[in-house]
Amino acid sequence: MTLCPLLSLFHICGTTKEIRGVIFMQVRVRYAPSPTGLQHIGGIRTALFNYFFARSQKGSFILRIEDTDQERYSPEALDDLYATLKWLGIEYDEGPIKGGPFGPYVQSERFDIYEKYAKKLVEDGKAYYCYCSPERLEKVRKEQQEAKSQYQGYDRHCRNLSSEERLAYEEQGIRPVIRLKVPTEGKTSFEDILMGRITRRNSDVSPDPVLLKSDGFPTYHLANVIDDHMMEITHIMRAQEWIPSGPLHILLYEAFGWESPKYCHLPMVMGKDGQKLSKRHGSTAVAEFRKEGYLPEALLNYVSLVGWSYDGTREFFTKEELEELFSLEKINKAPGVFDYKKLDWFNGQYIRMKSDEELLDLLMPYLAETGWPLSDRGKLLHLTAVAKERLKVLSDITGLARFLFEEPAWKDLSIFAAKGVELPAAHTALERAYAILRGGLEANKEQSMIEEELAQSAKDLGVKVNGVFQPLRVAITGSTVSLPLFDSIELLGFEHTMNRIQDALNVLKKGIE
RNA sequence: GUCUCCUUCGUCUAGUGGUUAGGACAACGGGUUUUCAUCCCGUCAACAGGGGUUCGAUCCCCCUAGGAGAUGCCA
Repeated sequence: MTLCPLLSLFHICGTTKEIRGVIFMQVRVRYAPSPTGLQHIGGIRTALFNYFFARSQKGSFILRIEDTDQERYSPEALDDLYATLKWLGIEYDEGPIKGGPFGPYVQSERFDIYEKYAKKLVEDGKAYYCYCSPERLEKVRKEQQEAKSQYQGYDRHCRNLSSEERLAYEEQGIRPVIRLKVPTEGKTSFEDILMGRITRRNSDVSPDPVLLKSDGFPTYHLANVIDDHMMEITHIMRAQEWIPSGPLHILLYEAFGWESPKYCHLPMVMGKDGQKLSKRHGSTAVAEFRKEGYLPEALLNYVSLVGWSYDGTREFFTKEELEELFSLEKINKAPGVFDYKKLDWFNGQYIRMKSDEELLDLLMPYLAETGWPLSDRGKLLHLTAVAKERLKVLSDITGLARFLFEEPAWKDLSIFAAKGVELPAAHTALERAYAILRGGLEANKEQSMIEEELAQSAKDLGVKVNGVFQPLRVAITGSTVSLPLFDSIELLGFEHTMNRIQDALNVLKKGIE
């Protein structure tokens, strides 16, 4: 553990630590993703809450890989997980690669453990072998649905097999699964830190769920219970979609004779339509946000505010502040909608907090991607300074800087003309502006002087100020929306600017004829 | 279908048995500005509904409605 130097002052033993003779429970929480896809907003929010809770309690944050689904496993997902945690700055105290006293932290490396425990449950009469084929299961499910049966789920076909029947199946070479013998009577409940007491009739608990699959891998239910127990996890913080299996897990802890951790089911993260956040709502993978140019501090800050608040007023928090201020009591019960616009706003705020130097470094990868020549750092810093307050995401920089590296196309000539100005008048205005600009810049006049002259020319031509500035802007940047005009000129360079206006003049003239 | 959970502005949320129900984003309007953006100012906007309890309920209780989730050899 990295915290050792400090904590070794106190005796750490298992889940307690002693401070001046008093034993405290050492908080141990975990984030246990399944490497089947890219890390998404919902998952990372769970990771964050666990991490912040651990830090705020001076406890441990454990990472565990739940790779028990052989079908859906993907190594890229695992790479993405590590990259994402690193990008966000979430460090775990125990986990894969790093190790720890309760390893291994990858479930596929704990294979034997699950089988051992599952078999023990069978021996104790708390679980049983099931030989039903997936086809039969599917058929049963279909029939239940069609009959609109009140009872949905496994029909407990193999629950009370005689030893002869079992033998017969074994002889057919069927590899059985192990199912939990869920009691049909009584009820099971557990205490949730947020929800309070949650109770379910045993008859409503998933009927005899699979614990050990036929390939020998455990299901989530089994693996999660065994590992949380063995790793001495004290609090399970996971999304509310797990609430229905809470009683089932309790039943498992009871079957093993173990004490269950405390539960805290986190509100879910929804899309605009109130459904579970998914791809159709927009980007959901952290990797996508990263690629688009969201800053880790902005994403972390915003995501922390979905389902949690500090005092309802303050909303800017650094990671370090959240590590201290986070508290379970302020978590909301109701699901929260992920607001992309608010994230954009946060990101813009964080971008503006950066120094020009810092920001340019962040911008470089996006600029480099375009293949533009980027040797002049001084110029790029100038660009950064004027672009800064116009960026929502880092990738916006390419649009803003395009005029520097690519000649405008001026496909739509009408944009040369400001509102209420005819195209020929715009041409005249541009000609005049060209002369003023050239004269002014060659004579090294103050910018404000040149501006004044341009404004005066507008008056002379009987148009509004913009009647002159707009064609100029379009000529230089190719767009009615651009960085400030004189910064654009400076960035582009005098000669280049003059040439470009000339080109624009020619194009415009041709267009009018 | 069954079970479980949830319900304050469009969104994230604060809040209390007596408040003009607060903040932020968004939207809209205005100001600054050569455009856009930034920044500043302002406007709109909520206690799901119905019963109780109470002198008084957004807050406590019950019901209804709506929403979500679960119901897999996925997690």
